[in-house]
Amino acid sequence: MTTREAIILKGDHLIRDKGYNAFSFYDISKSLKIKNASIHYHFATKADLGVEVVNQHIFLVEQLIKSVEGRVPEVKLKAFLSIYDSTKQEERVCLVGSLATDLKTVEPKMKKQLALLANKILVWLTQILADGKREGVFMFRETARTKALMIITNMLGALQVSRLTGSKDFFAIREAVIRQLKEK
Amino acid sequence: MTTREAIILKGDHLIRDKGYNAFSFYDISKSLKIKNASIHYHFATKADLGVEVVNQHIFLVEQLIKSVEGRVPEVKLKAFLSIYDSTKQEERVCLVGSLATDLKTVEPKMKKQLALLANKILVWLTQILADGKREGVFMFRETARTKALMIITNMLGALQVSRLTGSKDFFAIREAVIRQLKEK
DNA sequence: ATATAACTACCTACTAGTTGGTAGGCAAAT
DNA sequence: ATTTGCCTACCAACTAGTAGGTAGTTATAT
Repeated sequence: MTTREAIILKGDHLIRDKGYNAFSFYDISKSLKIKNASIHYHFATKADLGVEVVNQHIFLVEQLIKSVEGRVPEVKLKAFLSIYDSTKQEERVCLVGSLATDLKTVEPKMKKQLALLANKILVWLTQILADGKREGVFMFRETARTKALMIITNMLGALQVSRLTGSKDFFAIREAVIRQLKEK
Repeated sequence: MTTREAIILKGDHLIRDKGYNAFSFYDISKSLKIKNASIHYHFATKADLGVEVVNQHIFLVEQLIKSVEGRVPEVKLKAFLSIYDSTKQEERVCLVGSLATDLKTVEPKMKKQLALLANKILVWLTQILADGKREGVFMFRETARTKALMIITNMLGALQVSRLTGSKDFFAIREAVIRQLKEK
């Protein structure tokens, strides 16, 4: 892994651990054992790093989407949920949730990329649900987009709330999301 | 309103606007036209102010619970949802959501009070749902607690995600939450 | 082959501004 | 006489960001 990639990874972890405004270049420099100025060599400003962190997530989501292309909706749903599963394992929150709170303090470019990420996930899940309903494997009464929004907010919120109420609540929500789709 | 109350209110607004780590005593002093040191007279540390902001929310939720005591579950549900409606109107996010992201940077006492607030809301909504189901006005297959978690994460997440995807998504989620309870 | 120019990836050392927090004073109310 | 509620004036620590240097790599010209 290049230093540049390591900085992005660390930035990502810090944002989803502590929040964008709580981490500093010092945190990264300390952890990667390089100097503050070296981070500025790779990323002129903190906002530039922030944008690249979001772009990295966009890339990973696109990769995940491709990796399950052509598979049945159930497999795609599992892939979608795996994003939140791994985040829960790390005891972090999702990027969209973390940055949505700090949204009024981040640069326009970062906000724009974040909206792009959020929309990409929403459009993907909407399509999965619509296909699943057509094929008779998923059942729901709302529009596919609204149902997608509800599942996304369930998972995003589950990561946040379960930090306070306990991990088992995350899994209770996760299981209920799947069950609801199969037996309505 | 006393200066102390004004500081708490401003702190609350700033936390739910920008996040805990993005606001400073300077923001408050500027806005209330008092000096930094005057805020420290009322609250020894930033964490002390944070705790009081959370306590204020606990107080308001307790007041809201009392105000609909003895009413039918539908009225109580409306009261619950009104918390998020007014937050949406202010274009802010809810306190639990905002502080859950910053959780690893806040003092233990603040975390403790926040967990208390989250639990109070969860227990209240769980009871509303259980009562509503028993009386035949609400329908759902999950346990009352899981259903409550799902609705809370829907509303908390709706406030955050709709900052990126558009306000109409907040209302789509809100309406779907109500509809789901009435027709399953 | 070799000198040179340009680039990469870091470094030391610094700055201006902001942060939460403190010491001590002072006027008005109790 | 003491407490309340604010003030001025300060501070140490931390913030993102800059200036300028250096050792090693790569590309180009002679």
